[in-house]
Amino acid sequence: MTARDILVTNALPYANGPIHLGHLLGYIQADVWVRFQRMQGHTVHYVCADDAHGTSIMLSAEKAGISAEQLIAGVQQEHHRDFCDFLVDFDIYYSTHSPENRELSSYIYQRCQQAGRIATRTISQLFDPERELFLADRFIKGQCPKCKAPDQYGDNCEVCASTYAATDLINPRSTISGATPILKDSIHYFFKLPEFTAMLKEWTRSGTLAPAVSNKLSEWLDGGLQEWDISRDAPYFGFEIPDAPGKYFYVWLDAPIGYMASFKKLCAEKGLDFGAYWDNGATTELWHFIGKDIINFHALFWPAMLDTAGFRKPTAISVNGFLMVNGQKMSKSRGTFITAATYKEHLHPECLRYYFAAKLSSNPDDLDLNLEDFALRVNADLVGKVVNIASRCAGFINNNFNNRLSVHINDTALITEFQQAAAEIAELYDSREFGKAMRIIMALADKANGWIAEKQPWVLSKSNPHDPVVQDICSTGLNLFRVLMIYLKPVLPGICAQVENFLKIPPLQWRDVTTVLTSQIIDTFTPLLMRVDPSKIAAMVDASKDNLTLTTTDGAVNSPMTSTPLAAEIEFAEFAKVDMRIALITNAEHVEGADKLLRITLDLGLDQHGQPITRNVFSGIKSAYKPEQLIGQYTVVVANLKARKMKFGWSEGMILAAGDGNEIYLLTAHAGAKPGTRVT
RNA sequence: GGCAAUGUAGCUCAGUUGGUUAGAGCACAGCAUUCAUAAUGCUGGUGUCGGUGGUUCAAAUCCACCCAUUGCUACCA
Repeated sequence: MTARDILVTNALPYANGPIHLGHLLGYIQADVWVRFQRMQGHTVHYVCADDAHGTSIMLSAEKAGISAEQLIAGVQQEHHRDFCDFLVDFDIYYSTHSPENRELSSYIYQRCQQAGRIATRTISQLFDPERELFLADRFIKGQCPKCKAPDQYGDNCEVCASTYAATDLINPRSTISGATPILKDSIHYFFKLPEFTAMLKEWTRSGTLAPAVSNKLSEWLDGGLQEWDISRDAPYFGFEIPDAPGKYFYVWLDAPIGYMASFKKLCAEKGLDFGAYWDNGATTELWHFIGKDIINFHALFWPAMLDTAGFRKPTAISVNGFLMVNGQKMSKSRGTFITAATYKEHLHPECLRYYFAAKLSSNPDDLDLNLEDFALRVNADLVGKVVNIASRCAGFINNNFNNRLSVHINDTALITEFQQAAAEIAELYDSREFGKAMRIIMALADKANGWIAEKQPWVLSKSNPHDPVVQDICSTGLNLFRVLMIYLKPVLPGICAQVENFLKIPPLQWRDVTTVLTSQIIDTFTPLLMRVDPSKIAAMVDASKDNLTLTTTDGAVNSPMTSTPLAAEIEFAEFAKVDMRIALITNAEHVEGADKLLRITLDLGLDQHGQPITRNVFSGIKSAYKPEQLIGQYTVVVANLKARKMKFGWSEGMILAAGDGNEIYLLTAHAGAKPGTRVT
C-alpha cells in the first residue's frame, strides 16, 4: 500500500452562532475519515477555521456593543471548544480574519484581475439611508407585490411563493433601522464565471464527486452561469479589495481561501511545504468536506478561482446532507434545535458519533436523528453488543487469573474471520460508507457474543475457577473485542483510548488486527460506556426549548415582538369592522399544483332559513398540517373579508393562524363553541 | 413555477446490469441462560416495496403521471 498524503478541510462554520448538531454531522463525518486514514499510516493534515466576515457579524457586534474582532474571537473559542468536546481533531482551527487570508485573498484576486477575469459595472440596490449601508434582500421586509401579504422578505413571498426583486416590495423597510430604503447606485466587481463553463463541465465529471452532486451542478452548468458579484460596499466587516477603496471582498470570496490560509499558518508552525499541497500539479490529495447547501461555492467558483490563480484544484469534494431531528427540520420550539454544548451537558459525544456513523453514506442524503431510535440503537449496539463482550470476559481474567491473558487463544478460525473483515471494512471507511462498515462490525459483535454463549465459561468456572480453558475462552473473547475496537476507533477514539489503558497496550493502529494479544497483564475492567438514559434526552430537548428565550450569542434579544414590531395603534371602531366567527372545519384537502395551500371547507352554522352556511377558503398552512388533522377542528375565520379570486378558485374568508413563516399554529376554539358565533 | 434527492416491516435502514416464497438490526412474543452495565443466545409472526397506469414471460428494480417529505432555484453567511 502506498502512503497517501492528504489535506482535508471541513466547511467553515459562520462565526455568528453556536455549533449545533446539524453542523456536527459534517465535522464528525470528516473526522472519522481523517482518523481512519491516519490509522492506516497515511499523512493527513486536517484544517478548519471560523468564517468570520460579513454584514451579519458586523451587525451582531454592533448590537452587542463590541468590536467585530472581539465578537469573532469569543465565538472562535466556543466553536473550538465544541469541536474538542466531540473529538473532532483538527490540526489547526483558525479564522478567516487572519493576515494569511488577507494576503492570499488579495493575491488570488489580483491574479484573477491580471487574467482579465474581473468585470466592474454599476448596479442599483436598496440602501438604508439611516444606517448608510446597502441592504441584502434578507434585511428588507415589506408587502408582497403579488398577494399583498405583509412582512415578506426582499426576494420571495412565503405566503404565495412568488419571487420578485426587493425593489418591487410595497412599503419596503429596512429590518435593521426600520427606515424606508432608497435606491442607490454603486460600482460592483464581478468574477467572470461563465468563461469557465467548459472547464467546470469537465472537472465536475472527472469522477470524484458523488453522482447526485454532479447532477446538481449540471443544472447550473446547463442553465448558464452568471457572473459572480464579489464586492460589497463599506461598511462591511472583511478585507478591502486592493486598489478599490471602500469596496470589500464578499465573504464567500475569502471563505474558501480560508482553507489555504489556515493551512499556511499550520505550515509555519510545523514546517510543512505549502506548495506541495496547493501548487498546480501537486501530487498530494486535497479533500473538501462540505454540506450540500454550499456546493456551488466549492464546485463552481472555487475551482475557477484556483485555476485562474495558478493553484491546483480539489481532488474530491465530499458532500453531506442536512440533519433532521425526529423526521423534521430542526426547530427551536420543538426543542430539536440542539447545540453541541447542550448535547454535551446531557449525553456522551461518542454516542452521537456512533449514531451518525451508523447512518452515514457517501451520498448527500439528509440524515434523520430520531431520538428514540438513537437511544435504542446506541444501547443495543455499543453497550449491549460491543462493550458487553469485554465486560463479560474481563471479570474472570481479573478475578481468577491475576489479570493475565492466556498464552494462546482457543479458536483461531474465529479470530481469523474477525481479522479478515479488515479489508472490507477499510474499503468501506475509505469510500465513506460508514453505515455499511458499522453493520459489518455489529454482525461480528453478534458472532462474538454467540460464541461466548456457546462456550459457557461460567459453567466451567463454577466447578473449577482456575480452569485454564476458562482463561482461554475469555482471552479469546477479549481478543475479539480488541479487533472490534480497532475497527471502531475512527468513530470512538475516546472509548478506544480507555480500552488501550484497560489492555495496557500502545495506541491501536489498523495493522494491529493481524496480531493477537497473549500472556498480557491487563487492568481491572471498568465500565466504558453507560446506557443512554431516555430521561436525559428529554432533559436535553427541554433545555433546548429554553434556548429559545432568547439571547443569542450576540446578546441581541430575538423574540416575535422584536422581529415583527407592533403595528400602529387603532380605534375600537376599526377593530369592530373585522367580523370573526367560530367555524367548524368540515373538510380539508390538498390543492393540486399548490405548494403551500390547503382547500378548507368551513361550517358557519345555519342561516335564517335554517340552511347550513359553508365557506370555501384557501390557507397557506400545508407545511404545518395534514388535512386529516384539521377536519373536525373549531377555528376562527374572518368572515366578512372580501372574497378573493385565487389561482385555484375563490377564497371566501381567512382562517387565523400564528406564524413567522417557518412555523404555523392554527387558532382553535375551546370545546363548546358553536359554528357562527362571533368572536370579540 | 422549474429542478433534485428521498418514500421498502412499529422504528432505523439494506436491497436495481428486472428473475425462484423481499432482507438486517432494533422493537414485540415464547423459550433458554444468569458470566456481563436487566447485558446474552435460540425460535417466531410481521410488509398491497408511496399511489395509479404502462413496457415485459417476469418489476421494489425500467417508463409515464400523481402524492408526500426535504432541499436547491447563484449577487442569501
